[in-house]
Amino acid sequence: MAETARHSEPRYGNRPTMKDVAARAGVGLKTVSRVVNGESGVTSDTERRVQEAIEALGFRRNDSARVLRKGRTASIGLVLEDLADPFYGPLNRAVEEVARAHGALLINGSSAEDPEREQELVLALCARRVDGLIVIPAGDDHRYLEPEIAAGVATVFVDRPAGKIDADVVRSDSFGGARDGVAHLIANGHRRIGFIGDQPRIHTAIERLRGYHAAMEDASLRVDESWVSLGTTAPDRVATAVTTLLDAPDPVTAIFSGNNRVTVTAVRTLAGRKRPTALVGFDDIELADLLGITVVSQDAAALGRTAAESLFRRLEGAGGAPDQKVLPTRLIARGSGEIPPHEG
Amino acid sequence: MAETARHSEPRYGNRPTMKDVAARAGVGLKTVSRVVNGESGVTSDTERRVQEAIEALGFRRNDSARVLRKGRTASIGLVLEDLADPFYGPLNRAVEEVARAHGALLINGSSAEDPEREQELVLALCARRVDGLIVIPAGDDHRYLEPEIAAGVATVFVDRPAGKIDADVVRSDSFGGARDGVAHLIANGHRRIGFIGDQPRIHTAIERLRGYHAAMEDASLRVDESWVSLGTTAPDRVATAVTTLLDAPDPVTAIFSGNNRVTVTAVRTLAGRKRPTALVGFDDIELADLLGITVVSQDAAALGRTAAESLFRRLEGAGGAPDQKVLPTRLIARGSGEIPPHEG
DNA sequence: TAGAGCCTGGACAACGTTGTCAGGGGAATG
DNA sequence: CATTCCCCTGACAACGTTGTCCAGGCTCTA
Repeated sequence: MAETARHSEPRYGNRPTMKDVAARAGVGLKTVSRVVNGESGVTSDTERRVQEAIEALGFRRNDSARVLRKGRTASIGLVLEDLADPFYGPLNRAVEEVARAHGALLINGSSAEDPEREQELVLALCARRVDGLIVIPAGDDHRYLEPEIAAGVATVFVDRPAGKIDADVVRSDSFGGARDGVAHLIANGHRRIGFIGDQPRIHTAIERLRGYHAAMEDASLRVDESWVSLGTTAPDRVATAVTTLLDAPDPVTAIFSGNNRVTVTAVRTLAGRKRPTALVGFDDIELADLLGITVVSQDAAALGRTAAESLFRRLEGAGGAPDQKVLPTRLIARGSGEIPPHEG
Repeated sequence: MAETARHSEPRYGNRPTMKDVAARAGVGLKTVSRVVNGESGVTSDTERRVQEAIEALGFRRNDSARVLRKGRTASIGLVLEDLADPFYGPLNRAVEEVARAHGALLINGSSAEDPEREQELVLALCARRVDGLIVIPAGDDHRYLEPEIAAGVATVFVDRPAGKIDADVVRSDSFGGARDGVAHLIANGHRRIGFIGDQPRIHTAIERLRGYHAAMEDASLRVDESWVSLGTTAPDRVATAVTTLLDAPDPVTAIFSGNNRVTVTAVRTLAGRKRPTALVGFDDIELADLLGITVVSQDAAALGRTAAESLFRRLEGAGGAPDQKVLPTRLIARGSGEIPPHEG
């Protein structure tokens, strides 16, 4: 009593340790460890005694201590932009399944698109000594990760490449997808097409904008700079952007939206207007089939799965230069993208 | 060299430790600890030297060791049914925000509605010595948690109560919500109403079914047992159930669906039929406003927030008997629930 | 029956950190 | 100038586990 009274905190509510189990079973400490870890070299009789003691005491191995000793935590970190965004649900789940298959737990958190918060979260995960990291970058400078990567933390970036460091990336073909989507509108007769996308700080936003410009250029179409609205994801701003595009003196006849959140608001806004306007959105949305929304779909689950598999390959020792995997997108025509242009 | 060669694994890729920092800064180990933890009692000159050494070596505190010593991990576990289910996104996010406000990390995983997998996951989290657990139960027997709870792992169940143990619960008013939803259909003239819900093993499914029966009884309406379909969430089964209900000789004129996944499939199936059929669903769905789907909405984010706050209150020492919080639901009329009955 | 070899079990150190405590040096005071 | 006190610093043990190594007992063989 006196010897533990020195410590101020109660410590895990006084859980039994291997020492306690050993005492109760009348065996040595290491024998308990062997039983718990299923190692060989324990008589079945001894094993039974140990098991009984474990049962009786409600012992559960302390993985913190184990981790400290072994140097591997069997956990990986996932930093995404917003856990509540439906786009990341399947991605999250896919990563989890791969982690589970490798016996690892998943620690995750949202950066809320804030580079500072991303760094804070990533470093907290590194302090926990996660074996690996999957990061959907919010910031554009990841040099703060250099010491971590050097120290052996496997890192894979998803959706967007890392900033200012060379690392594995798994992403969708934003450029090609946007180009295809806009080309689809052009094929349906549109000549004046608006683009509403995310902040240009974000790599995917730039790529999609590039795709937009490429498609327009391929068709020798002029782009009026007033047609492009960037940094626009908040619902009110998207609504304003849509209205502005359509109420201009020489309005666009179609809109390409740069991500799922923009699409949702755009659909709502368009629904409130008299005349139907063509729309193609990047990212699929649940129930988009019923609403007839034409989208450029990216496979979020495949992104997560691919990234997690790359990560574990690295953890298993795969070397080689950082590689970049680009997954294809798929245009799904459902009606909104096939609406013909109306005369202004 | 010879003394470390005994160990087989490279150990965190040889990261610097406080000892290394101390040696480089020419100070004692404990002084480094003090600086890292921002404790008082260090000259600013000494602190600067230590900071420089930390910077130069790329030192990052090993939280595993810290956890072992301190007995608190500053992490909580969240076990939900499916990370990919859009219903859990906002819940997940809300829990994360509360955890973040308390300086804790979130470890999470999916039970996939499998009780065994739930237990496996929960116990893995306990082995990590998470400070607390938030569990959306898949199983109906949680006695396996008794030693953990006794050992001080704060536990809050969400969405459904724990099985065979007494613990804190935060859930929506499934009974009342379903009753209101069905009553709404009755108020719109329906007399024959179908119910499609989840497995009766799941508490919310039973409650919602009870609500359905209560509303029917309140209106003195007979319920034909063929109108009730349970254990039906897989898309093909839901589609079959809907079709069966509507193609019966004496068909129902309205359907109440027991959760978001059922609703989605039901909407799809109904969309493929000639005649519109009234529908009210439990759980809101993104874009349901545009589709005009009347729902009984529960606030997933509030569930998560409330649960996490209860958890941290317990962690901060709040005692008292386990309590049950029931959050209200809200009927949102959008059209599908106001379709009048058609004559069979 | 004695020796060799194998199998089981336990003592011990180490993982990297933090709590405790004691010592040393400087400033303030008589 | 001596003494007291306080502040800063560092040595040390402990957290609970696992890797290493050694001892003792057993079996098997010559």
